[in-house]
Amino acid sequence: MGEQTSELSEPLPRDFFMRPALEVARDLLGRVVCSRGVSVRLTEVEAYAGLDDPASHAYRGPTTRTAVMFGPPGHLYVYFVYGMHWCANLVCGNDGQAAAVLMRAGEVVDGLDAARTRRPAARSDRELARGPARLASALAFTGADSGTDLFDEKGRPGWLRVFPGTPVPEESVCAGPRVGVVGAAEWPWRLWIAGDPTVSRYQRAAERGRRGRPSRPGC
DNA sequence: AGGACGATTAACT
DNA sequence: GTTAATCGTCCTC
Repeated sequence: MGEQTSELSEPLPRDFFMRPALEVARDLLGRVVCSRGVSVRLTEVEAYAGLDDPASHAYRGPTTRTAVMFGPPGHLYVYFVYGMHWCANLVCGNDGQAAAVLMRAGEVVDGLDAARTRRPAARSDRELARGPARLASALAFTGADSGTDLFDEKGRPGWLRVFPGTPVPEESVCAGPRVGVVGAAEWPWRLWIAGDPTVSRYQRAAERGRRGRPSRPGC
């Protein structure tokens, strides 16, 4: 279940991203992102609606940083945070809507050696892409990659690709509040795969503070 | 021109 | 569980 499996199929087309952020986020779980020799199976994502979403970087209109979000879907939006980390989104929705999905965590399914080199602090392989900045680091994303189009002018995939991977059944999808955001954090737009060991912590902390029992095992 | 803060992580108690 | 690290972005003088 590595690059071989991934590359037996075609990357997801641009149309895949031309839908509402939450829908794309749900459908991105279990997909495999390939960048610079490392493949990551997404296990946790977070949807941002764009202009209408108080938690989105795009909420207050376009800026130099967020310009790519306001462009067409199927592009990479990378931002710098806390003075030291990069995090990466996939732009989706309609052109000008500024919707995006933050890739929060995943399992490295190919290119382990490269990922380990890029993430020397990881104590185990499951920590290689466990968290948005860790995932971006494992895939070697930096600000220079922001604006990257997943497809060329003829619609052919480029160096950054998203493969179908393995579908995640509905009963394995968990949803909860978004992490680290101030506005509209109550929107349950963070989605993850139930019980997956590569899902970031914070999720666990949020669930701990939650009332009642989990609606699904592993959530 | 200046300051507050962030879609986090790693290291430590 | 707590906290330092660290600087681009954005908002306010």
